Amino acid sequence: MNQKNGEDLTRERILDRAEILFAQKGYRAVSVREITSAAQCNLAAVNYHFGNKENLYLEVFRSRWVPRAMRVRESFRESLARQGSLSEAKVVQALAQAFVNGPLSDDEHLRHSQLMTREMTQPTKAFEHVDKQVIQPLFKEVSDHLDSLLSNKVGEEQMLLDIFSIFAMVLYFNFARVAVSRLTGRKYDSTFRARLVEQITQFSLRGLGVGKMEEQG
Amino acid sequence: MNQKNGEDLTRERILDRAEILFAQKGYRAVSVREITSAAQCNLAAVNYHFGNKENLYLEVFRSRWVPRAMRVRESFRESLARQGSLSEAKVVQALAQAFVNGPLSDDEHLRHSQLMTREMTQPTKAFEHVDKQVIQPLFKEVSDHLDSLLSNKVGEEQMLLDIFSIFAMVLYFNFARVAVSRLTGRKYDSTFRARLVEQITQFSLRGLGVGKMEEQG
DNA sequence: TTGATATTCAAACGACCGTTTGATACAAGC
DNA sequence: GCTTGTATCAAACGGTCGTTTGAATATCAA
Repeated sequence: MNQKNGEDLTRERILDRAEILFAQKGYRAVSVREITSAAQCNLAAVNYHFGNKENLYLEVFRSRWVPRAMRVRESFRESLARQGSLSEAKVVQALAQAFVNGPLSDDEHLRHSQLMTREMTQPTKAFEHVDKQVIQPLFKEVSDHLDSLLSNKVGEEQMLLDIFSIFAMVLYFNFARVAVSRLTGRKYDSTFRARLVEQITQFSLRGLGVGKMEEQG
Repeated sequence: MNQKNGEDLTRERILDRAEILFAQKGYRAVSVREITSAAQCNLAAVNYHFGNKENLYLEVFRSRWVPRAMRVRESFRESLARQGSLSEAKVVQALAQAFVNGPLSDDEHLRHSQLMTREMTQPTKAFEHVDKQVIQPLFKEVSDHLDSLLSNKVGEEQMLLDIFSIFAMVLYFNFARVAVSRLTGRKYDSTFRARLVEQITQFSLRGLGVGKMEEQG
């Protein structure tokens, strides 16, 4: 069915280029011709390998976006596991770290948050994957950790809104890059991202009603 | 130039319908035929009154969106003026109130947020209006207020990041409507929006390191 | 080699798009 | 009356879109 050794190269090239273009311009603004031209293959290849354009878009999320989100989540888990006993501070810090200064390269990070932002603000069918396979499990994981740690217990809705508030900052500092850079005069290098991790962590911890966290590497 | 008495009715109807459709579906997903059909006028009317489709989109922002944003900002100002002496709590509360549960009707609020979200995530030429006439003046106004209240406590960069963090929540709970509704199971009615105002206010104030605000109407 | 299958390709299809055109209707000034 | 400028209209134009087609090519088992 595929090339004799290994993967279907054309299919993979299409997925790679399609993800980049969809992230940059959005679904409707990218034409099939643009994708196949960038992937250096024939126009009909998209319909041959994926049926139609919409299915290619969904496949980008299935085979590219979701696995990358898993890497981020795994980084969050490892960061937690590296700590011995957990605290609210460590959970929030690990979360901000994984999502702002995590395992993704700059390009990956940008693409990843662009695609996520599009789906969160203008959901398509792909949002169901994002929701079921990434958002809901992650929210549950974070909420379970915080639940067992927070001294003053809060209701389920309050917990959800608190986690949303943390993610609000995580997402905002990604998508408002330009404005943030312009007003602070700082580039989005790894030093500044570390600074943002600290901002999100400290602001969120106080927001959650937890005292300032102890210093750590 | 116009009808003898009053406004050009066709032009106004086109602007009304175009705004609704652009907000719902985005610029590219709305056809001129769809707009003129909804506005019950001839297909050529858009080009006659606005030159072309892009200019109609810009005119929607000039003559509909920006004025409405001014109403929101005015609501923020009046809310501040109603208070005697300012505090961080009053500024943040007034901000969240105006932008999440402000002077706009449900429909208006939805349309307004949708158009803003689209421009912030995928800026077009219209973003220049949004940025220069709304975002920058508002940011300056808020930061001027908070500046005098916080500047003796924290440095300039810290204060900028704090203000960004507040804006992050205000924008996020407007942007991610669908995701928030889906995960909390709550509709964005005025009850839930009041709940969100409270969440943003309390979380932000604690985040700023300011004590819980005193209750007020 | 032969036959079956998987993949690539140039070309075309039909649908929809934004825009233009030229005719027509209508009002106001002379 | 006629002229002038504004507004509306049906129809068409040229272009791009996603998709399909059928032939050509590549791959591999028998």
